[in-house]
Amino acid sequence: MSRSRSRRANEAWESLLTAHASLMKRFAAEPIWGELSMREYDVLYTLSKHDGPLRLFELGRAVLLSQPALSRLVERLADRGLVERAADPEDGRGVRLALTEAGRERQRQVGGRHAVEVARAVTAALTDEEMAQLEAIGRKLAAQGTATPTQRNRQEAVL
Amino acid sequence: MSRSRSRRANEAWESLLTAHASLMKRFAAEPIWGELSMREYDVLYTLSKHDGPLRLFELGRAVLLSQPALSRLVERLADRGLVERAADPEDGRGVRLALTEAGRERQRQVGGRHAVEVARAVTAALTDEEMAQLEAIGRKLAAQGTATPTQRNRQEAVL
DNA sequence: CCAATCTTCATGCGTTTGCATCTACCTTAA
DNA sequence: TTAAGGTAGATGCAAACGCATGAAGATTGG
Repeated sequence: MSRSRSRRANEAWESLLTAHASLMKRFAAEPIWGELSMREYDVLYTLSKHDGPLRLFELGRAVLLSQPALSRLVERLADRGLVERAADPEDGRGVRLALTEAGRERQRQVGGRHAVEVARAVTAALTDEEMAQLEAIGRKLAAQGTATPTQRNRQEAVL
Repeated sequence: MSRSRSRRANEAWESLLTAHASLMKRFAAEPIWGELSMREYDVLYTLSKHDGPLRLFELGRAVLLSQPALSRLVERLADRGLVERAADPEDGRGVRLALTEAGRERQRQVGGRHAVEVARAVTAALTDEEMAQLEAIGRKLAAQGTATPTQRNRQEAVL
């Protein structure tokens, strides 16, 4: 692989990281979160995106948190009546997670306010074309992140 | 502001978040970090980017961590001999942070290995053009994140 | 059919984090 | 000059986190 292509890749990644940290700090500072931490909101949001119940390990793929930490975060949300945990009838090990009505309500409230701030920040910085580019790029990067080291190594062995 | 433009902005942001979480998980799983956590590495890397010493609050802008948490993280790195803390002669409140030789060495080692993984993942997912787009977009978003709510409100009041 | 292995989630425990607060220093203005 | 307010960083403490491990159900190979 070309040396400069690798360098460009690292510069692009660093740029993404900087943007992420910068905007996350700004969003965290907004007085819209109520009693929720951003991580808790992230979980409520992820659950709200799916209609059916989600398994804990499926949730774990979307959230940047260790399995035990996520397990306890969900436990706290369940204690607060925002998430419902039920045994999975198809897998005795599994837990099916779903928002309660209160949880859905809360996600809508906070999510609405948060979406306004996201739109404010992003539309102020980017053109429509850039937003479309970012969405496409993010999708490709996320797909790449899913590739396991095993898959990668197998592929490399072939090359 | 147009309804769909706001929606596109939120979709683009969510795409960035998903890519970030996905790749961070992948990078965290790599066996290249030695005794460093990714956050500790992030601090070493940020210090390595600047030749002169950095103030703690300047470091804080780049790192997604509260001021007390960063203060203690730096304290731990100093205890381990990777970072040097010195009083700022120009500001009695301040601390000037710099890598020690050991810290610089460590950053180089881990950073070299990490850069390989970043290049592997990003070049596999994106074209050269997309990498350039991502870098430009990230730069613009980061600049936007720096804008304070006060500045924004003042600006909005004018509009 | 069943032993071995894997997967999913929970729990014990030491470490790290965030919030609130404190101290020390700097800046501003009267 | 000095009092009032602002800023940089450290510290007490409870909450949350990650790692290692455990328990229980699923899966696989002989």
